[in-house]
This record gives sequence, C-alpha cells and structure tokens, in this order.
Amino acid sequence: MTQPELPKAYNFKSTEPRVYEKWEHGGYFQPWNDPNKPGFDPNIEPFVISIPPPNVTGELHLGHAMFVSMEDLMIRYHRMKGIPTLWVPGTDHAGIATQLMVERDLLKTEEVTREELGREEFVKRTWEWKKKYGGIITTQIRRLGASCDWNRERFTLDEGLSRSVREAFVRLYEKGLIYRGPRLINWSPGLKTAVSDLEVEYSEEEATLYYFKYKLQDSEEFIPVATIRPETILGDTAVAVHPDDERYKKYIGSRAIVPILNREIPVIADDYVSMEFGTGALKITPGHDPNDYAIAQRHNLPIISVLDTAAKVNDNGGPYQGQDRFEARKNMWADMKKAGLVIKTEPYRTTIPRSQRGGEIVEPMISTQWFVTIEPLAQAALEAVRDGRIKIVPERFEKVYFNWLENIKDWCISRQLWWGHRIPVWYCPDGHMTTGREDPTQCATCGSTELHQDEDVLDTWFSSGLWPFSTLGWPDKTPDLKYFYPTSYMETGYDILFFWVARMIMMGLEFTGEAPFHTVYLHGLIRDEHGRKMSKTYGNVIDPLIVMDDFGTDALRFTLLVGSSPGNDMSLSVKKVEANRNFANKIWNVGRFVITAINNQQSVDEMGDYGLADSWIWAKLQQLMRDVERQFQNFQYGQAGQQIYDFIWNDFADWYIEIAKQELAAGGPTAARAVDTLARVLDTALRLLHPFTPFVTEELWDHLRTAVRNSPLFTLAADWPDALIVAKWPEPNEPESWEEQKMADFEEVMQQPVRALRNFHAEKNIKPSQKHGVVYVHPYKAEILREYLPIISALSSTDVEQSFVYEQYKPEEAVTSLVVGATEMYLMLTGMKRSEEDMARLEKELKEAESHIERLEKLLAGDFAKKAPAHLVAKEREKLTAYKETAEKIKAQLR
RNA sequence: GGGCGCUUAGCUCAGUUGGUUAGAGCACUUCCUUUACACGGAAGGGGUCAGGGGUUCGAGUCCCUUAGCGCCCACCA
Repeated sequence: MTQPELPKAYNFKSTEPRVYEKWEHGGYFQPWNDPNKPGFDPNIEPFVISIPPPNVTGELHLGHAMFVSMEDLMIRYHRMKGIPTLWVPGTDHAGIATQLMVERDLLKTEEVTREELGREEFVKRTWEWKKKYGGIITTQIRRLGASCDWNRERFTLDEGLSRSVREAFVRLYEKGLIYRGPRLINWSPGLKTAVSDLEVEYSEEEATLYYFKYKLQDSEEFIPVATIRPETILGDTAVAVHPDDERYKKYIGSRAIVPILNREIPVIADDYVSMEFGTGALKITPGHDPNDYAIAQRHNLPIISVLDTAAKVNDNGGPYQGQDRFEARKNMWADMKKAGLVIKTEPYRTTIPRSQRGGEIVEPMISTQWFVTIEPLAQAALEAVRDGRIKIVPERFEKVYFNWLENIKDWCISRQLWWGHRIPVWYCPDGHMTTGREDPTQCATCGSTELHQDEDVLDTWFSSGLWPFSTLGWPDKTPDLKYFYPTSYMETGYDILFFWVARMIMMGLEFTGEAPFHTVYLHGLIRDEHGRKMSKTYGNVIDPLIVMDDFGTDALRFTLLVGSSPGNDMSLSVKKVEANRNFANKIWNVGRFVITAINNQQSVDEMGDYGLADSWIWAKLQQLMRDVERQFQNFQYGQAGQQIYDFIWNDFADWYIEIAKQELAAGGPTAARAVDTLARVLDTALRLLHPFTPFVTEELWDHLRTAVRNSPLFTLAADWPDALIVAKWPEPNEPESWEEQKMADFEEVMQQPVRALRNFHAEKNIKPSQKHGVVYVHPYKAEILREYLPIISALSSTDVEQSFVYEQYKPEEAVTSLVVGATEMYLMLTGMKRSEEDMARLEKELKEAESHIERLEKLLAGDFAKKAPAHLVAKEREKLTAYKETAEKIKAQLR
C-alpha cells in the first residue's frame, strides 16, 4: 500500500542507467507507426531527424552533448504529441581522423607504419579498431538520454551505405558531373593527401617578406620582387608587372633570370598585379599558387612543380633537391645573398593556410584528383532555400548559405587515404576508365581485362552528404525510405553548414529529387564561462562525462538547452550546471511532497468546489502550456525551459505547495481538493519538462503513477502509460479569459498581502514568534479574504485570532499600517505601536503612489488614450483609480 | 575587401509580431536548522538596456549612425 520512502535528495547516479535501460529495452524509442510492421498507416505524417553522425572513434565532447540534448528534446516533444517519431542514429567513419588515430596506435604498440603493413592489412586493422572502440561514442550518447531508434543504427562504411555511395558516384559520373584531372589543389604534406578548400583554415601569423632582385638577361638591371616563400622561386615561370606601371613598362617582353637555377623566364604584363603593393612586381609560380596558376592559364605559361608529396624539393629544384621546403627556403636565401640578389627582409603579418586536421601549412600543388562539377547542384540547393522548401533557423544563416553557394568552386572529392570508400573507377593499361554499380571485369572502352582500381578514397563528407537517405535504405525504395523520407529537422552546429548541411541539400535534391529536410536548425558553439573557445592547450575544456558524473545528465541537458538560443554561441560554466542540479533536486522534492500527500489522503464523499489557490495554479499552468507550445513552434526552446523552471519553482513550489500544506492540515474535502490539484499539476509539469530533463521526470512520474493508482481518491478513466516518454503532451483546456480572472484574484488577495507583510516583518525585524493581528480592508473582496484568512495568516506569520476583515476603512483601528501596491487593499497591524519609522515609511508610500498618479494622469491626458488599444488604456485607468484610493488612505493615516 | 553577430545588474546570459517603472542564475547583504527540499525558505541592494540621432501615443525591442569586441567568407605577392 504505502511505497518505500523516497530519498531526500534525487539520486541521479542510480536512476539514470536504470531508466534508460527501461526505455531502450521497452522499445519506447521506436516509432509506433512502423512501415515494417502490421497495422502501418501511411497517411500519418512522421517526424524524423537524422543524427549528425559522430566520428566512430570519437570521444564525447560538449558539441555532442549539445546536439543530442537539442534533438532529443525535439524528438521527445513530437513523440509526446502522438506523432510517429524516428531519430536515426549512427556514426561516421571519419576518414582522416580515424586513419591518423590507428596509425598513431600502430606506431606506438607495434612500431609499424601503415606503409609497412600494406593497404589491405591496415584497413583490416582499422576495422578491428572500429569494432573495439566504435561502441564507446554510442554508449556515451545513450548516457545523455538520447531516445534514438538503435535498431536503425548505421555506419557510413557499412554495406548498405557503401552501396549508396557507389550509386551516387556512378550516377554523377554517368551524368558527367564527376571528372578527373590535374588541378591546383590544397595538399597536406603531413597527411599526404589532397584536401578540399573547406578543410583549409587560414590563420593570421607573423611571417617574413623577402625582397630580392630578378635580374634581366644581358643586363645589369633587375626587377625587385617580394615573396613570402622564396623556395617557390624554383618554380617561377614568369615575372609579372602591371601593364601601366611606368617603372617596369620597359621590361615587358624581356627575359628574366631565375636566381640560382639561371632559367630564363619572360616578363609579362597582367592587370592582376597591384602597383601599390610590395614592389609592384610579382613572381609567377603556377605550380604552387592559385593566383599564379590563373595568370599562367591566361598567358599560356608552363607550370613547374618543385615539391613532392612530402613537401620536399623535387628534381626541378636543382641543388635543393631532397630538402624540406623550409630548409630549402633558408638555404636558398643564403645562396641568393652570396650571389648579391638579396635586397632586404621585413617582418610581415599574413594569413597562412593550415590543414584543419594536421595543423601543418598546406601547400598548393598541381595534382591529379577527382572533382564534382558543383555548379548545377549548387543552383538547385540555392533554389530550395530561396523558395522556402527549406527553412534555416535562425534565418540570418540563409544569407551565409547563399553567399557560399553562389561562389562555390568544384569540390575535390578524392583523398589519398586508405580508410574510406574507394573510388569505384578502374583503369586498363591504356588508361581507359570504367565505373559501375558492380565491379567491372573488363574495360568498357577496349575490353581489356587487366583492370586495376583507383587507389584513392572519397572525401568523408561525400558519404555524409547522403546520410538522410542512405540511412533509410536508398537507393532501394525501402518502406523506411518511402515513409520517413524526407526527414523533418536537420539540427546541427552552424560550423558545419557548408561541410555538411549544404552538401546534404545538394545531394538530396540531386538523388532523391526532394529536399532531405524542411527545416535546418543551427545551434551555436559552446565556449567556456568567459566566452573563450575551449581548447586542450588552453586547459579550459569541460568534459561532459565528468559534468554528468558530478551533477547528472538532466542538469547538463537543462543547462545546454536553456542557456542557448538558436545560432548563438553559449558560455558554459560548471556553476550553471550545479544550479540546474539543484533544480532537478527541487523537482524531486516537489514530487516527494506530492506523493506523500497522495499516500496520506483518505477518500471523501464529496470533493466540492476548488479553492482560489487551486484555480490560480491551474490557470498559471494553462498559461504555461500555451506559452511553451508557442515557444516550441518558434524554436525558442530555451525560453520554454525557463518558463517551466519558473513555474515549478516560483509558482508551484513557493506558493501552491505552501498553501496546500495548510489545506492538507485542515483535512476533509479541502485536503482532498489540494491533493487532487497537487497530483494534476505535477503530472502536467512533468510532461512539459520531460523533453528537457527526461530522467528525473520519468522516475518521478513512475512514483506518481503508482501513488495515484493506489490512492482511494483517484479513479482513473484510462490507465497511465508505462513511461512518460510515450505520455501525451499536455494541451490547455481552459479559456484564456478564465485564466486572467483567476490569476488576478489570487495575486490580489493572497500574494500581495502576504508579500507586504513579510516585507514589513523583515524591515522591522519582527520575529515570526512575535505574532500580531492584521486588519484587512477591501471594498469588495472582503468575503474571499475572510475565507482565506487562516492561510494568509499562516503564510505571513501573523495571528489569525487577532485578525479581521472589513469592507470599510476605519482609521480609528489603525495602529500601524501598510498599504499594498496599486490595489484596493489596505492593511493595518494591530497590537503594535506606531513608530516614527512607520510614519516615514507611510510618507514614502504616499510619494510613490503620487508619482504613479502623476505619471498615469500625464499618460492618459496625451495621445496614448486616443491611439493605444482600448484594453491597454482601460488597464492604465484602473491603475490610476487604485493609486488614487491608496493615496487617500495613506493621507488619512498621516493626519 | 565583403558579410554577419554581439555590446542589458559585479559575472554569465534571457528578453521574436514595440505596450506597466526591464528579468533569471551565480555572487552580495539581512533573517530563518518551519514535519518536500539548506542541492532549502523569506526579505533586500544592484541596470541612464555601448554612445548619438530618428520613427511612434509608446523603443532594450524598428530605422540610420559612431565606437569596441567576436565570427564567417575572400587569390594581393
């Protein structure tokens, strides 16, 4: 009958794993309307999110915590609305990151490099690594409470998804949108692979600008040139000047001599050269600079590569062959100095391109790579956002999106790695290319059977781009794909808008003909408590796992959800999480109180009408439901959470429960009504809060359900569901006008006098033991005041025996008086002497009232009365009347 | 060079159709070991909402402008 006593403090450590276990194994995360099961109804529209797949070898960080919290909130909310809800989980093979990790490990444990192992063996080892460590991240994501359907978990390299990648590649190839050729690309010498433009990060750094002489052939004259990378002189194929430059005009068409190598190159004229910058003359190294490459194209210049894949000087570099690029730079400059070609060096701040992964300086190089012709895909992707098929939240990112797509360049998709989707193209000895959905056995052009496959793998983002539909079975027309695609929201950080979101849109439109989702919700980045980026070197990284250990998952989730707004970075401090741990504990204790009250409550024959406080808290709750619903529609999740927090703490706990204590003590129908309200409000509050803090709400709801079931007071029409996760999202069921009235009454009759009295006690340092009476005067709410006098007295620590309520003001009874706000209420304390301070305070009150009167009269005399909406004007009028009455009463006292 | 964001209480931040004399958490002051909770309760101090101008009966909220900070994109050696 009675439950075991609940602990005083919420124990998240024992609760969280148990509750998650119940959910996962109870099948609560699977959509109730499943196309693969009997009874499926295709007419009900589902709500679907594809998880941004974390790196399979990754460790949980706050970025994960953020998107999991956010998406789980969205998913739980929709699920509680009764919508079939699917959240597809999975992981990404993360080509470079994973390969590096395994390489590092092999070197450490077996002292063997990947080259020594060979490709086949290395890939085998990486799969083993994946099997061993790939589960860590998904376990950690479970710890966050993620309610994804783990039965549908996917991995970008598993069979189905690899087939999608193959299909996508072949389709683009056949359409002529994929090509292979030598181009100037970004080369990462550390990783020895090409990287895309997006994978290059530019950082402003101190560098040196080297000025030197470009000697002219058969002449003592020279053109001064400046460069940041002297070693690239080895690859120069021209010196360029502006055609209108008076200084150098005369040299155009003559020959210059490459220092050290003594090659002859032309002096050319090109508008690109800026006369104002540097020396006004530019050395042209088409093999290692994108601008120079473009100029070389225009002038038909030869292209010389001087660096190999490790960024060492190659055999075009004469004496420097075999030297590292920086070593060669030093040596070359020294040699030039000896040769008298050096003018000067000066420190120079410039942007240096670095690899996003390895961090080393990226070298532009000519290399044969695979590219996607991006223009047509980008056009379609632009159109989808422009015409509203896809909406980006917050909207300002649409501009960023447009700007990127409008200026996009072809996408280099080949990587010289081993871990990834191998490019499905085969070459015959004559170099003909053959592709296909199945591995070819002979060359499509010449029939040769001597085929070898391209060595490169695809950019990881190529497979990620297919994620929303590849995870649902594409290219097969699976029931899942048919029902759950297109997905609903794409929720992720704005930092991968280009990397991932834009590419999903392009590929989704290209391959499925539909936008892969209708809404993109972008969250901000998480920074430390002073807004600094978290970094390991700085040592300000907050580990979500430790935070969860210390304060619980709910506390972390609530902090992330309430502390952030769409698209804006948030600062996270452990203090905030601690405060929200306290909130979880508060909820727990509210629940404890309610459940105890239910367990102690006997049945009654007749419940009777609800009281003022019951109606008030119910009205507050109705309003909350409306507000929360509205905020959710507008993606204002933080606001919604804040309001629920305020309701539970400031309204329900601080006021209603304190009042309920009095009513419970009274027993009978009064107590029964209080218990009924306590249970109903808690039930609803838990539902509203559940998407934010799923664990504590679930646990409490379970206890509440048991208590209600066993209570003689309640007869349940329908059984409660077994888990809050499938409970119904609450909808308000009272008219808004009703709410207003109830709230106004309660605030006036209960809250205002209680607050005023407490305030008075604190100011005058009156101890609760010094009980005194109060005379309440209210012209037309005397009756209700009389009814609730015991409660008001209890909450304000005043003596109910010595207290009275009048309709009429009787100054002769006043001993000490205080006035309550802008209402008709007037309070007088009895059994006390009036002091000088009281008079001073009354004068202060009077002044305040008069200032209000003055302000309001001015306001109402102006255009406000004519132009503002009628109900607002009426409200201000009422206030004016009330202040006037208040002023009168104080004046009477002061006489 | 283009684009975007931020600037609100000591600190970190909310504040979306413009509507009382602007809020929260933490910190601070005073009081309270009251039978849900000291991971608590009560009361309180603290802001010319970055500066200037404009629209409006009314502006933290809309427009223009200035300054500081930050981010993204971009080929100036």
